[in-house]
Amino acid sequence: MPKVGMEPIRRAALVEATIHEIGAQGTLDVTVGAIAKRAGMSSALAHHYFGGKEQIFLAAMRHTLRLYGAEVNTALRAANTPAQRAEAIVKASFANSNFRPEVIAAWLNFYVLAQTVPDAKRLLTIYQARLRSNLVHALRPLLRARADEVASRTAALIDGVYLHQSLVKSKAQHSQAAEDVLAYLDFELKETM
Amino acid sequence: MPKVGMEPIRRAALVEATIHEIGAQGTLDVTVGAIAKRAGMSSALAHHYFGGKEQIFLAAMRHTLRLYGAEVNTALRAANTPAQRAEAIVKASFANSNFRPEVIAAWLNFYVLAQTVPDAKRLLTIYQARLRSNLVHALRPLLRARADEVASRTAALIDGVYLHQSLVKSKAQHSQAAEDVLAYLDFELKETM
Amino acid sequence: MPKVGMEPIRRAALVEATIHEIGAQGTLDVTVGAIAKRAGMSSALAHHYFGGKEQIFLAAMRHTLRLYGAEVNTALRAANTPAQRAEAIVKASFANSNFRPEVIAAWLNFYVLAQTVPDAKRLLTIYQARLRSNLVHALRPLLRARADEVASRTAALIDGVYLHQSLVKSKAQHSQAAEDVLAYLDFELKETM
Amino acid sequence: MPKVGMEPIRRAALVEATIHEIGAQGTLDVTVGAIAKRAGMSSALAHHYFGGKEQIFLAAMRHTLRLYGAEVNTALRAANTPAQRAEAIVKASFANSNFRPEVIAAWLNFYVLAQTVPDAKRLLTIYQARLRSNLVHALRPLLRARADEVASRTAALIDGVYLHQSLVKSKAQHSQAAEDVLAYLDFELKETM
DNA sequence: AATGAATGAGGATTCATTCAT
DNA sequence: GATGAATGAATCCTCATTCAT
Repeated sequence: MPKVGMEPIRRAALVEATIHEIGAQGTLDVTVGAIAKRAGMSSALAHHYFGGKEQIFLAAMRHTLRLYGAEVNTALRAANTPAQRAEAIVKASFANSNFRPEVIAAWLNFYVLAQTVPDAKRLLTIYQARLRSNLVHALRPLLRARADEVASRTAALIDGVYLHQSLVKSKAQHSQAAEDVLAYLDFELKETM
Repeated sequence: MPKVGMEPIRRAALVEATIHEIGAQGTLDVTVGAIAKRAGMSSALAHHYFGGKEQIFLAAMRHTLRLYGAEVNTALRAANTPAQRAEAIVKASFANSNFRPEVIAAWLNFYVLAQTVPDAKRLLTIYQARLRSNLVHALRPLLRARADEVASRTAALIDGVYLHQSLVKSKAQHSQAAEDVLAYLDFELKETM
Repeated sequence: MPKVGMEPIRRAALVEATIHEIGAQGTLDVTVGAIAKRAGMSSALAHHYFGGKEQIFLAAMRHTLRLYGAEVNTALRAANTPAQRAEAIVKASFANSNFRPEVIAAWLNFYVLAQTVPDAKRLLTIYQARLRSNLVHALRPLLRARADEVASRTAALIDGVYLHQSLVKSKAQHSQAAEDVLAYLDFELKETM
Repeated sequence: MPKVGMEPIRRAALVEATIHEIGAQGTLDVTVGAIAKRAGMSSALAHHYFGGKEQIFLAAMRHTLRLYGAEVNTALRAANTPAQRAEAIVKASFANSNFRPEVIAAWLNFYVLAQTVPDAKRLLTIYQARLRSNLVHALRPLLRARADEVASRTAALIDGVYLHQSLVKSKAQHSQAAEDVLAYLDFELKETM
C-alpha cells in the first residue's frame, strides 16, 4: 500500500467512478458517498481531493471531453484527404470509447449541469466550438461557402443521435449511428462533386 | 369560491408551475414546495392531487408532449402537399410555444427523467415514434425508399438543435432553428425531384 | 395535541431550550438536534421555525435581553428617588431570574457570538447603551458631571461580576453580587452628599 | 536545519498561532488545521507535539497568563510605594501586550473554555486569585480592612472593561481603559487619606 | 522530525411525505 | 378541499485524529 503520490491515482479513480455512477443512475443525483465507495475510498477523501461535489462533476466532464478530443485527434492524424478528415471526425464521435451507455448518459447529464454551473457550460461550449471548427476545416475545401452550414448541421446531428441513443438502453450500436451521420455527409459531398 | 371542481384547475396550475420551475432551475432538482408555491398552493395539496413528485413530473411531460402534438396536428391540417406536410412538422417543432427557454430546458430534463422512470421513457419513446411516423408518412410519396432514413435523420436533427439551444440562454431564435432543419429537408427533396 | 397555532409555542420552547442547553454545555457548541430534543421536537422543525442555528441563537439572545429589560423596568417603576433608581437597576441586574448559572453562561457566550455575528453584536451594544443610559439618568441628579463616569464604571463592574461568577459553578450568590456593586455605588454617592 | 531541538520552537509557534487564530475568529471554533497552517506546519505535527486540540488551547492559555504575570511582576518591581504598586498592577493589566484585540478575544474565549475544561478553569481561577492577592497586598497598608473589598472590585472592574472592549473592534484604547480603572482606585485611596 | 493519506463520526440543512384538523 | 404541523431519512461537508512512510 503506497502511502505517497496517491493524489493522481485517487483523482483518476474518482473521475472514473463518477462517470460510471452517473451512467448507472442516469442522473446527476448521485451521492458523493456512492462515487467514493465505487472508487474505493471514503467520501471525506473525495472531498479532500476535489473540494466538493461540483468540482468532482467538472473533473469528470473535463475527462470525458479530453478523451473525446484525443479520439478525434488520433483519427484526424490518420486522415489524408478532406473527405477522410470529415469522416474521421464523425467516426471518432461514435467510437467505442465514447458511445457507451454510461458515457452517453453522462453526456446528457453534462448538458443538464451546464444549465446551472457556468464552468460546465463553458466546457460544453468549447467542445461544440471545437467540433464545429474541425468540421468546417475539413469541409471547406469540398463545400466552400456551404461548409459552415453543413458543419453546424452535422454537429447537431451527432448530438441528436446521442440523445436518441440515451433512450435505447440496449447495447449502443455505434457502427449504425456512425453510418447514419456518414450517410448524410456523403450525401452532401456527392452533391458537390 | 366553489369547493368543488377545483381539481382540474389545481392540476393545471401545478403542471404549468412544474414546467416553469424546471425551466427556471434547468434541473429536475426542484422541490415540490417550490412548484406548489408557484402554483399558489401548499405542497401538501400538490401531493393530494398527484400522489407524489414523480407523478407531477409525468403530468408535466404529458402536458408538454400533448401541446407539441396539438401544434403538429394543427399544422398538418393546413398542409395540402407532401412537401407542405413535412415542412409543417418541422415548423411546428420550433413553434413559439415549444421553442422557449423553459420548454427547451424541460425537454432536456425529460430525457434525464426517462433514464430513471419507465413511464417517462415510454412517453418519450411514443413521442419519437409519432414524430418519425408523421415524417415518414409525409416523405414517402417524395422520397420512396429513402423516406425512412431521411425521417430518422430529420428527427435526430430536430432534437440535436434543441440540445444545442439549451446552451444558448439568449432568446431562442426559433425561426433560425426551423430554417436550419428546413434547409436540410429542401436539400433532400430537391435532390429527388 | 393541538395542530394549529403551534408556532409561538414551538418558538418559545426552542428559545428556552437553547438557553438551557448553552448553559448546560457552557458553550455555543450545542447542536440543533440537542436543542430541539430538549424542546421536544425534531431538529427539522427547529429549522422550519427559525431558518437556521444562528437565528435560534439570536432569538435566545433577544429573549434574554428582553427579560432583563423587563426586570429593570419593573424595578424602576417602583423607585421614587434617584438613589432608589440607581439601586433598582443594579438589583435587577442580579435578580434571581437573571443571575442563574445557565443565564450567566449564556450571557458569556452571547459575547462570543457577538464576535462573529453582527446582529448579536448589535443586540449587546444596544443592551449596554440602554444600561448606561438608565444609570446616567438615575445618577445625574446626584453626581452631576461625574454621572457618566460612574455609570460606565458601574456597568463594567456588573459585567465583570458576571464574568467572575461564570467560573464559580456553585449556586450563584446573587444577593452577595448585588451588594458588591451597591457598595461601590453607595460609596460614590455618600462622597457627594 | 537541525532536526533536534525543534520541539520548543514548534510548540511556541503553535501557541502563538493559536492565540492569533482565536483572536482572528473570535471563537474557539478554530480548526487544528488552521492553527497548524498559521504556524507553518502540518496538523499532524501539531498533534504530535501537543496530543490534541484541548492541550493546544491549554498551552495557549498558560502562555497568555504567563505573559500577563510577567508583565505584572516587572511593573511591581519598579514600584516603591503601596499606591505605586496598586497602580502598577492595573497598568500592567492594560499594557500594550495584553490589551490587544486578539488577546482580548482570546481571554474571553478562555472563560468559555473554562466552562468545559477543568484545567482551563483551574488556570483562570489561579489567575484571579493571584491578581486579587497582588491587589490586596498592595492595598492593605492603605485601606486596611477595606483592602479585600476594593481588591475584589478592582479585579472585577478590570475583567468588565475587557469584556466591554471585546465588543468594540476599534483599536483598543488601552490608556483610556487603564485611566478608567485607575480613576476608581484613586477615588478609593483619596477617600482614605 | 515531519507529513500526506485516510477515515469515522458528527452536524447543519433540506425535502418528500404524512397527518390531524 | 386545504393547510400547517411534523418528521425521518438522506446528503454534503468538516474535522480531529491516526498511521505508514
